Amino acid sequence: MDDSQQLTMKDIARELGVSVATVSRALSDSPSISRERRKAIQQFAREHNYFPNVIAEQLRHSRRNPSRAIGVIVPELVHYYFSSILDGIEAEASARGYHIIVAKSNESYEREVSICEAMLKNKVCGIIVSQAKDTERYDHFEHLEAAGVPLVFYDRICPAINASRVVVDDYMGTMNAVSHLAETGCKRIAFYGAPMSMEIAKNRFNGYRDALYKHGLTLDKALVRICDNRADAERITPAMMRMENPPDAFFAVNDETAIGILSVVKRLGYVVPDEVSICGFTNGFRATVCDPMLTTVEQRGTQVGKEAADILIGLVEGTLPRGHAEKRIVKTRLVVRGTTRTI
Amino acid sequence: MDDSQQLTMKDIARELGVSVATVSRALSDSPSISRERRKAIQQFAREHNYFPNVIAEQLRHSRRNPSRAIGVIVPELVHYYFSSILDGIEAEASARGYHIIVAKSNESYEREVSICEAMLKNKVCGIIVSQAKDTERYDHFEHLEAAGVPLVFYDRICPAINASRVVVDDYMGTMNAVSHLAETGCKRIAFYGAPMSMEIAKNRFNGYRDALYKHGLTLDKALVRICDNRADAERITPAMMRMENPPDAFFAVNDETAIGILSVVKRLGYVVPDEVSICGFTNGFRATVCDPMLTTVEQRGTQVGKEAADILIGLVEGTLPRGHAEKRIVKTRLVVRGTTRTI
DNA sequence: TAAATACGTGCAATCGTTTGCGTAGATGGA
DNA sequence: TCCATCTACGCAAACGATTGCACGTATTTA
Repeated sequence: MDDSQQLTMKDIARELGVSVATVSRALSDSPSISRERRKAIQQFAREHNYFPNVIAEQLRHSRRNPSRAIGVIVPELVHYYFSSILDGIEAEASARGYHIIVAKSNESYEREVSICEAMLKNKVCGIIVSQAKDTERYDHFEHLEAAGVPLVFYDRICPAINASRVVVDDYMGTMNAVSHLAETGCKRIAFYGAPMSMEIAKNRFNGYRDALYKHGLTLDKALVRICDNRADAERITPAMMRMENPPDAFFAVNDETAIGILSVVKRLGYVVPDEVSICGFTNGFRATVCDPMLTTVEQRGTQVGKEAADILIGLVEGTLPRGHAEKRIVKTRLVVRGTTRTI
Repeated sequence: MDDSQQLTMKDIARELGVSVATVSRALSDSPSISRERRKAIQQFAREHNYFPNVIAEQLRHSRRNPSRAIGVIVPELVHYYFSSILDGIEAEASARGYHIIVAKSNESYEREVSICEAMLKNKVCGIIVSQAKDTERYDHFEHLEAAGVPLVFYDRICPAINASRVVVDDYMGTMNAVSHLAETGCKRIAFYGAPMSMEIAKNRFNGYRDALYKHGLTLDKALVRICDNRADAERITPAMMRMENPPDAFFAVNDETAIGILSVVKRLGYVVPDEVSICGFTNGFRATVCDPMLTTVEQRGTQVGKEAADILIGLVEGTLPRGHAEKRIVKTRLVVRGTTRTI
């Protein structure tokens, strides 16, 4: 079965009657080995398909060369935005000769801590992470930094730690989207957001508020709700529409919520977008499946992933100074489809 | 900045005036070291947060112990089915103390080959892979087997190689779905499938054919098309509906295609499901977003991923004999929603 | 012809751990 | 008092690769 006890340099050396050092040099094409010997050794290696043992290589070089493994921590995998980001990280990493080790925190603090430890043990050269929802202590991240492992946050950044990060421009994204609603004639624009404890939630709300202000609309607290999933949206929206002065537009913190609103509003007999406009945030699969298709803010997860990997690799390779906290903001893009009016 | 030149056993040994061997044994709690010394060393290590160097550990053990890294090759990441599978693999692997290294082939043969090489170099203990679409030579997979790296295929298996595999029960899944259509009164059931070069395509077609036969319906070749994406579905479906004797039901090879059909059929003014029934295959996000919601075959990607990881770990740990080709079939489940009739 | 310069190789240390074996000192028994 | 036994530790060789240094043999130069 498992006959192939990996071929090593020692084997080649013995077989060809030379020293291990010579084999090593020959394989790295060092000119200090005579041409014929070099070729002979290289050919022998090829024919017996020799593979250098990376473990040994790394051990030898560990003082100078970091590994080429990037640790990636995601809260969940089956999620459009996160898988886009993962896609972007993978693309950038593999293009630059790195590979990625992926672990899922399941939104749990404990998992996050043990993943960090495991990755540290496995000598990743750096870690790209989006915090779990219930993470409120940061010592595990600080340990990493102390151990010299650079850290890049994406999406859910850790405000308490001055590390590199890449986020989407939630403020401008929301601002533009709500402006679009206002400019197409909506007067009473509702806002369904995530709990304000998260940075991104605050930024989006501010974008909403400022867009209203910019267009001379007033902020009605009755139109602002904490709601970030479809089930809740379907639960609270009917009441919204029964108000004496119901909204004529909705901005939702993600596509899922927007689609919940859409289905309720249609069921109640309103015409979308003529009577009620709806705008989401993500531009995932869902957005093109519903009817009419959803106007939404494109989050460009792939770009986020690429930027994160780019920063991390920069930090690892020294292009960016160690300890520097690089902060990048990925611009969003408003994708106008059928749930909002044209001017 | 990067002060922490990793603490090694040598450092501890020097600091405490003992030999490295003693430190090693003390840290592994060997009884051959006196209790006090053991405790002292352990405490020192803890206080200076010593981390064993896994690279060195692995090198030392490489002859006997395989690494605990599982290589996972996916054709693409931003895809409901594949991310579910990845999710399942991650869950099973991390529960059993393994981590996963993820690489994306982009459906390219060359990428696949170079990924295999890189993973071999990086000493993964095994590889879980779904073949790229344009892979037609299998030497890279054979090399892996020859190098003693076990291989498990999922989804797109490689028929030419007798390796372990886990697939969903495409045949029965389709059979049940088409039977459901027949049993709810559909007489002319169309089939949109993937190119017959892929195993899964054949199996699904056979399920379709046999279901028709079972219910006394005849197979009309005009109702069978190669079509596995939304754009194509939107292009060819209008013509289908203009036939003198148009279909009263569609079975599509995936949800995306089914939704393409749905949008066309609705636009043409047919009532779904009263006049036309539609059934997809996947049960991804899309299925609950469209209106009416899609009846579809649940593919249970997470389960596929778990089974694949289970097999691989079994092979690695010797629970399953090396060289054994374990073949598992994950049962599908028909999820009946709004695009098909009730009896 | 002797000395200086390549050139091609091998020796041996090194990376951080693990582990078989040897041994000094303590303890026990006769 | 002497030998057997045990305890607690150190020595040194691995794992597989890299690399500074030394050295023997040609070739060139004075």
